[in-house]
Amino acid sequence: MDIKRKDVHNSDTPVLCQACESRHRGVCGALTSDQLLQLSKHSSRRAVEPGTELIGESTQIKNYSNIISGVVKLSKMMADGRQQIVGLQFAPDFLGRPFRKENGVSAEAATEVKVCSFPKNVIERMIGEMPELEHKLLEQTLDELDEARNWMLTLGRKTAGEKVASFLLLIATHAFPENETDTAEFELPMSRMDIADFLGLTMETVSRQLTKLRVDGIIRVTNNRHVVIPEISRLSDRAGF
Amino acid sequence: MDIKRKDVHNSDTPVLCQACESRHRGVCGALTSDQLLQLSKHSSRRAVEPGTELIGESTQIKNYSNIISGVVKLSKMMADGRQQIVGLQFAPDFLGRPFRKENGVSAEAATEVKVCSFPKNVIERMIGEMPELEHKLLEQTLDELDEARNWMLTLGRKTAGEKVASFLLLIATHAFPENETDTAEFELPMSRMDIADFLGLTMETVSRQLTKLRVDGIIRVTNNRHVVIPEISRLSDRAGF
DNA sequence: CAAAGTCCTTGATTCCGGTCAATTGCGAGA
DNA sequence: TCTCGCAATTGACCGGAATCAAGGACTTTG
Repeated sequence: MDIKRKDVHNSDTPVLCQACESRHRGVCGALTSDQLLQLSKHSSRRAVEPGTELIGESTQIKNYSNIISGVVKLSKMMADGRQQIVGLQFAPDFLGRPFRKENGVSAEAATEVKVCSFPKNVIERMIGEMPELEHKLLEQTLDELDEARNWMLTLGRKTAGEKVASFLLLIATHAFPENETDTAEFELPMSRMDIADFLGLTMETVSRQLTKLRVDGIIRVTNNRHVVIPEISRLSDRAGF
Repeated sequence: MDIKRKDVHNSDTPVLCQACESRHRGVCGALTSDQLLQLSKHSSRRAVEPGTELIGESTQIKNYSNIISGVVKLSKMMADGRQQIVGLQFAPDFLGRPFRKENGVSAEAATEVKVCSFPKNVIERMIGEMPELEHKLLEQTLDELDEARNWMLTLGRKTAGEKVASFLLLIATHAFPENETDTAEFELPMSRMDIADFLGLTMETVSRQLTKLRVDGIIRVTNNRHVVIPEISRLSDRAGF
């Protein structure tokens, strides 16, 4: 790579943004170089450890973020501690609930996560001024809604075995969207407990269903986290499609 | 009422739109009288019976609609017939998935429903030209996403009793958003089977849980559909809050 | 290398909600 | 008024996932 340091006063792409996926597939793709430069003056990048809370369920929103890398889990909790993960976000998703005081969900880093954050008011002003930015946001929100509804079918109507298979499929397709083969191999971004909270199951049931998939030769697991799927189509059958 | 017929060439509010809720709380509120007039030339109103399919899960989208009155259920179905209702829409919600060939959900009238429909291409052109319209859509989509995530918590983590109580609360608050008292009274917009499909339960379980709420004095039911809730706060306790 | 801690797996048992089946209740229509 | 038909309720039983409880596999720490 040969990234040159640019003069901060010209209108080329800011250094920070040059290698950033958000500029291509994410919301920043709606911005011109000038706008990107303006925004980047207010933005700050940081990397956080797994388990770090990025947003509290009922804390005030002070800033929005783009996910640069890693996986973020969105969850809701009941008063007695029961928890449900209501979504996973990957790069280059936009993180935060626009036009609201509160988020309604908490966001926690599932893996190591790099984010690029902007103050709430800067973003909201730019949204008002730039229709393309709002359009990108609408498209992402519609996609998230589609996913949420797909997951509602999984939560409400699938068996434990189908749920676990569906989860593995979700990770396989989301983490590597461009994979065209019938095999997949990846690291699970979350613990058994997290998976259970995502699927509306207990840790024990998740473990048992993974074992079942393993003894049936649908998946291979090493180090608890590394998963190999020789034939995605066979896993897909198990997911209820 | 004393609605005067307006000359179709001036720029006052079209007759069709004058009493329509979408002009106030819905997406049409983003439009000027001129734009409303332009759109109303392409729009058509109709009333449909309960059970009518408004949108097929994988049929092509030809037009979008505003719900004028009634309740529409959005659902997804698995190959073997298992069904999950993934959302309910009330007036003045916008119906249809923008920017996609297919919907991904089917929409069916739960009650008698009046809708106002527009051709797909007209709406999509107007969205491109009018940021306020896109903004309204974004706001509605964000609200639907919030609701979907709330429902995921219900589906994944609540007991049958809590689910049924949550459903009654949802109807009580949605059908009459402005109700400030601690009592409510309404007609259920759907059958026991539909409620079961919404809650990820069976018809029998829904029935049993309703009976339990009834004998505990939390609700009163007449004619299977008419429900009275003397103290919403007591129902709320049963819903797990 | 032992000790401790974390995460995961496995086993035994329980219980909530599903399944299957019978019955009731109610509105429509002759 | 009687019957037909559909929707809802109720009951008996069963099964899948939760719960309770050990036990194993790694990693970290002294």
